[in-house]
Amino acid sequence: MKNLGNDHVNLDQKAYNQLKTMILDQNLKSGSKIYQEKLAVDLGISRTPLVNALKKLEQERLITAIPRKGFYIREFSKEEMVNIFELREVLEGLAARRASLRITGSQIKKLNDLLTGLKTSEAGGSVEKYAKADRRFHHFLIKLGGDDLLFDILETYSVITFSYLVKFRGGLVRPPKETLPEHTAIIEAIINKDPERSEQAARDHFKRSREKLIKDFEEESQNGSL
Amino acid sequence: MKNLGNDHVNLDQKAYNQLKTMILDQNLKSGSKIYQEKLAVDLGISRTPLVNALKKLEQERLITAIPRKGFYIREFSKEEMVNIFELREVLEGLAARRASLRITGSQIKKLNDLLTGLKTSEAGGSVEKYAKADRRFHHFLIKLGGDDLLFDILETYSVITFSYLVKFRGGLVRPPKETLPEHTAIIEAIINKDPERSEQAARDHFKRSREKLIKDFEEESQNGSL
DNA sequence: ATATTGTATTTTGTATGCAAAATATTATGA
DNA sequence: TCATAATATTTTGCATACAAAATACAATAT
Repeated sequence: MKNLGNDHVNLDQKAYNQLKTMILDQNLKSGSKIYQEKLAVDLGISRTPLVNALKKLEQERLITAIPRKGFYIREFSKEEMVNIFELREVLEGLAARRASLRITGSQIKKLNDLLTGLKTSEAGGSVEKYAKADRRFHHFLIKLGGDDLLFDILETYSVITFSYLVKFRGGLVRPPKETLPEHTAIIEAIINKDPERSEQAARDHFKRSREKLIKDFEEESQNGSL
Repeated sequence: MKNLGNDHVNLDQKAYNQLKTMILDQNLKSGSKIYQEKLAVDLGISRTPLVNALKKLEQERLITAIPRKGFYIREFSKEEMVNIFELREVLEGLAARRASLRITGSQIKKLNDLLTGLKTSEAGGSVEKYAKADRRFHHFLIKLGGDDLLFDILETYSVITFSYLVKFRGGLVRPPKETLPEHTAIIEAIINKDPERSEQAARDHFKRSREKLIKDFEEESQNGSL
């Protein structure tokens, strides 16, 4: 008989989920210190599961721990953000390659639906809607191409990326008009079950975004618009 | 003034280190359950830091946690091992690319020394020595090309790979005679500061090992030599 | 003997207690 | 007034206590 009882959600997990959204939504400000006792009371739990969640988030780099001093909300520097894009570049390249090798009929349909979503929101002119469609597409892609390990790594850093983009750039690095053809290229290559082209298309997409990001950062620091 | 006092090593860390070596050295057998109270006593600590270490190892996939049941030493399946090789393939490709772009004179010297190490141990005919030189080379490569994030991910899965190879294959996937030219190619490309070629060489190296691994697994399951 | 129910034991998840370290506050002297 | 020392408060790191869940064991019925 199947064991349905394995979905026990413990306080660690709840604390982790809450903290993570608080951080990504900026309800906990970057750089600020965590006062364990207070936060634990606020969350209605004890320090034990709170600290467990903090340690987990530390491993994801959303939090810094300084021994004997405490936990601090971390903020990603521009360099780190660029590095995360570089990481996603090769990993989503791999995911796209793998996706092209194992995609099924119903998944092709889903992929086409996602493409339609991107196209209509681009045509509709809503950056926010496009950003969401973008997110759904990448999420599906990594689900499609990733084993557990690859998916988890990519999901962690995708979420961080999206949160960062929403915070500082209205959700996107580049305008839909520019990225839509790239998304189309990735999807077409995967549907055609062409691994080389799928990987290359995904990498190109990220590479262009990364280069735009670097360019913008350089301009920012030049005209001091920081 | 610089704060030198931040090197406080807490029990979490010590427990983590000990457990990790115990797992990788098979002192804790795959599949076996962790009896927290007993293990804590054995390590001379309480359950609190032990559980912290276990949770950290769970995030690295060396341990499985089943809610309300406990922690179990995990073992990597063949498929997972192949997936890890695939991950390292793209990530060390990236590390090699990055290394080629930022390598300095003294690092070139060190890289040449590592190559000499590989050559002499290949000539000497000791697989074990070659495996160690191989390990040192890859470690230096990811140190060279990785930012903190990339380094950490690669280091985690490199260590797992090496432990697996030592356990099941005497330390290597393929004989030194076969891999030495590949190592040489990677090093030469990096020294020549050629990013494309560096990445490609590193990827080829891993791809060949991965394919050998798959082939061996298939043969194993065919003639039942498992 | 085998299955089923009930009882005892172990183990986990979480809160709490407490010493040591870090931080804030006050007092003292230049 | 400002720096330094002394003291009080807060916070961390870790151990421990304890209820609830899981497991092992025993008793009873089939």
